[in-house]
Amino acid sequence: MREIPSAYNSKTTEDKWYNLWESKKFFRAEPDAKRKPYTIVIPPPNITGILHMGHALNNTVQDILIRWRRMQGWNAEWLPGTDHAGIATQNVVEKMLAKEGIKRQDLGREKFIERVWKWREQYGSTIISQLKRLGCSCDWDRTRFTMDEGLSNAVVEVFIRLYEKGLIYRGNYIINWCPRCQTALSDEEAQHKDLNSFLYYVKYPVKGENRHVTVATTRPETMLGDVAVAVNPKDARYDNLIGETLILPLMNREIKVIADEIVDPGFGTGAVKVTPAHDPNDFEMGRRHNLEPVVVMNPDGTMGKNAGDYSGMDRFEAREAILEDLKEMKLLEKVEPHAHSVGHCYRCHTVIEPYLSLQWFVKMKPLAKAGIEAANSGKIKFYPDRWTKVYLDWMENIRDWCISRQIWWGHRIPVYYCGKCQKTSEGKKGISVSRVRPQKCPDCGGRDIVQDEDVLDTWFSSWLWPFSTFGWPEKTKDLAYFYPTSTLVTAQEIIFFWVARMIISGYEFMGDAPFKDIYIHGTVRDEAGAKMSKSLGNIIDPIEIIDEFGADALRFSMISITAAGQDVFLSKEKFQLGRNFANKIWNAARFVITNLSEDVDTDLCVLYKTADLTLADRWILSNFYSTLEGLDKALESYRFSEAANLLYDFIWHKYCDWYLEIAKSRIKEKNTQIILYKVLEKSLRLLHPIMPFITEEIWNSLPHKRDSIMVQPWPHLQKDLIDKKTEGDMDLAIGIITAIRNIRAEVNIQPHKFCNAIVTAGSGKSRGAMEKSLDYIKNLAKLESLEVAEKLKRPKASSISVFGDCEICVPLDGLVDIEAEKKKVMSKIGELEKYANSIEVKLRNRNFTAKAPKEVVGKEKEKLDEAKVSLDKLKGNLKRLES
RNA sequence: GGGCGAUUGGCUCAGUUGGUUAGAGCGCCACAUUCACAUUGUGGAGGUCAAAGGUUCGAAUCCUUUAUCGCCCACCA
Repeated sequence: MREIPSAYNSKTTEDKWYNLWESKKFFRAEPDAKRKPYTIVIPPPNITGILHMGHALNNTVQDILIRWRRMQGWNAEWLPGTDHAGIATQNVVEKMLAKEGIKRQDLGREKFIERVWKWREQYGSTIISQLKRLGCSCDWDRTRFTMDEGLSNAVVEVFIRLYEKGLIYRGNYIINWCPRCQTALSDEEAQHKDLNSFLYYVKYPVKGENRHVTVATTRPETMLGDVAVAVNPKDARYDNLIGETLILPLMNREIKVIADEIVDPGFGTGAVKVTPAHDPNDFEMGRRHNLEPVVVMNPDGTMGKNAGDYSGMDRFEAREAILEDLKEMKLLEKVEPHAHSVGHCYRCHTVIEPYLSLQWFVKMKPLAKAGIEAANSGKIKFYPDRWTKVYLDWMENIRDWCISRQIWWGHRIPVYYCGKCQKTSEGKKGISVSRVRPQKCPDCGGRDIVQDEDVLDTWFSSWLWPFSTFGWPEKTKDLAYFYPTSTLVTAQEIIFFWVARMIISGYEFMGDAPFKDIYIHGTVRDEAGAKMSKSLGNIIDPIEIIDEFGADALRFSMISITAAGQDVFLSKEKFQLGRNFANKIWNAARFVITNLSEDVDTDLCVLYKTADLTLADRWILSNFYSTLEGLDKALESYRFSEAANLLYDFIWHKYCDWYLEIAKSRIKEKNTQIILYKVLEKSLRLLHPIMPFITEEIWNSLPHKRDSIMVQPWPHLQKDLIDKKTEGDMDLAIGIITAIRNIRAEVNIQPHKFCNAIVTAGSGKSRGAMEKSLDYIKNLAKLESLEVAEKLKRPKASSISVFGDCEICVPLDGLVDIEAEKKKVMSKIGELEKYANSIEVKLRNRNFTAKAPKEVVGKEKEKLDEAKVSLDKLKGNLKRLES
């Protein structure tokens, strides 16, 4: 017998096995025409990222799928990598430089980018090594980075193709501007939050008259850039004002009152200030009425040179100052509390400015068509399905994508300008969109060529991820084999950012969807339901959990509490679930291994088909294969918690609680040892995708000759071994054992003491089942003798119970509390009568018997018969007790 | 303004197409420690499924309305 520690220690196993898997290249997949690929591309974490619970959930799910499919014989490829995360990374490096007292402008563009690359070398693979601790079986040899040469080529190629199709354009529009990051953002990058703010009513005097118009605004500081006041043309109140000239307070500029349909007469005063440079609606209005925008703010959020006396102030200071001044001039009519939603930068949470500037855009409408059809036709499927609608709503109302960013870290826009032409042609000439820097201007031949200063949105590289990572635009073998991928696993937060855009680009550049299934898992939250975030300090660090509980415990716990697509509420205690389960398996394995005789040939897979199997043997096999069947179904439909719970229930409550306990009394028998071993060995395989480390550790303690569990085949479903009759027979035995244990507890028979029992079976079926389970009942109920009687001979002092159509009687030494017995029996009779009655009512209902399926009616009849048998027995006993 | 999700025992949640005397984990109560496991075992208590109405032979499950909480989207001056 081997020495095996009595508790599973994850610390001594995890690295060992991970290194082995890696060194044996088990994660590697090569194109192989003879095998079907199963491909997942990882949602590339940011290089600034540190593994958090969201990653842990996301990657556990992917690893489960990959390991499961790999064992099933698919050529499983999980392609890993990281995202350069333009703004996030630039922010991090800038912060680091700030500690040295350096600004990026001090370094200059090239030097700064050098520093970012250096930073990336040092810290950029933190998350990769953390994924390894989690057990992820990624094909690390194919690790990609969105700024790799290949992926950068893909980005340029895509830009050029879209530009040439007329789907990329440059223009002056209102975009979301983050004054802190000092860059444009896409609509998706502006996160709207409801703020309790104020609506300020400001009087604008009519020129030369003693009257005024009152406008309502939430952002008084932008009034400095007003170019008009607008009213609805149908608004009778303002009929006589349209066309009048107003004096813009504080600036003393003359502006007109204009009429525009967009103005809602019901809001505020029905008159609205028009600020085309600082509001998207006003911008459109300004265009309609040929009004020149006036920009009053600088890119850093301070007031600009057009802001008069307020120039140089911060935007929020300026707001206060302006309100003060208006108050003094008696032009502030009133202030009302007003809740409205305000955009915030998704990177630094600064309040966003709608800002007029020159940016690059992608025309999305024509690109979205194929992706809409794909979801409608079911070619692409979301799990859970409700996300289809969310996706379609966005796709059908898609807006142009602002892709230029005024930062340095990222893919530089492949556009070159001729200095001379740009000056003379209003910017319309001298533009080259090119893979390489042009030698001279295509229009004038001039050599004063400069590249666009901006870089592209990070997502402009991520949206190509499913094919750029396999070599696109080259026609590589990898691309042909692994694309389209099989499943995308991601979180709801990036459906628009990433999922939808990948589908768009997949159809545009590959002519096919990038994946078939999209599994959207929930958001990981703390116990109170808040998102986990550093600033809230409510983070549970996965690495700490791995250190304390083990990676398998983390994975199992996480999966088992995550119902499909629902948010996960985590607390540290919840990881005990997985840790305890791991320990349970460990000890079951310890028992099986240490009891295995040297001469048992564990390679004999077919033995249990021909040998005489006991009821318990057949029962555990039947349960095993039911579990396997359910497990496959659960995984196929992305119901991971169900998969985990099926395994938990089978291993703990079937295999350990019952089969193993029954096996103890016949542990010397080879058949028992073999079944114990086989079921354990197969269960380990089923468990491996969720708990890779402990299953590998135990696998290696088994007396077998194969090297690793992760390359073993997935057990084959043997449907013929699933046997409902066997399960029913065993249920009876379990019921009788439980009933006897119950009696023992009630009458305080000490656990180590033996007692006797007499059981009467109500039917031949039950008698047959009883015969097969006499030993189990004797052993597990701690009986000295078990008598199976045709008709009950009840000793005077005894306690009874009923299970199904069987009556269980435990004779007692000495006195029995007759009253307590009576009470117990009566309460059971009450319960049963209620139950039987409810069935009788049902069966008396002609509608039921006529309309319900025969099976259902038959089932009800059976239930009633059984209940009646039990009732008769209980009533007989009550009589005896009373006499 | 629109959409989505949640509401089941003390806590956290399952419950797949309507047919179980509604399940689990944790917690709780009682008992148990030579004999795989106290990261354990055995037994037990505890809910009628947010509310109202409807469909149906039959509803936690489908429909309508309402309430509470949460999330997403929207050109809410």
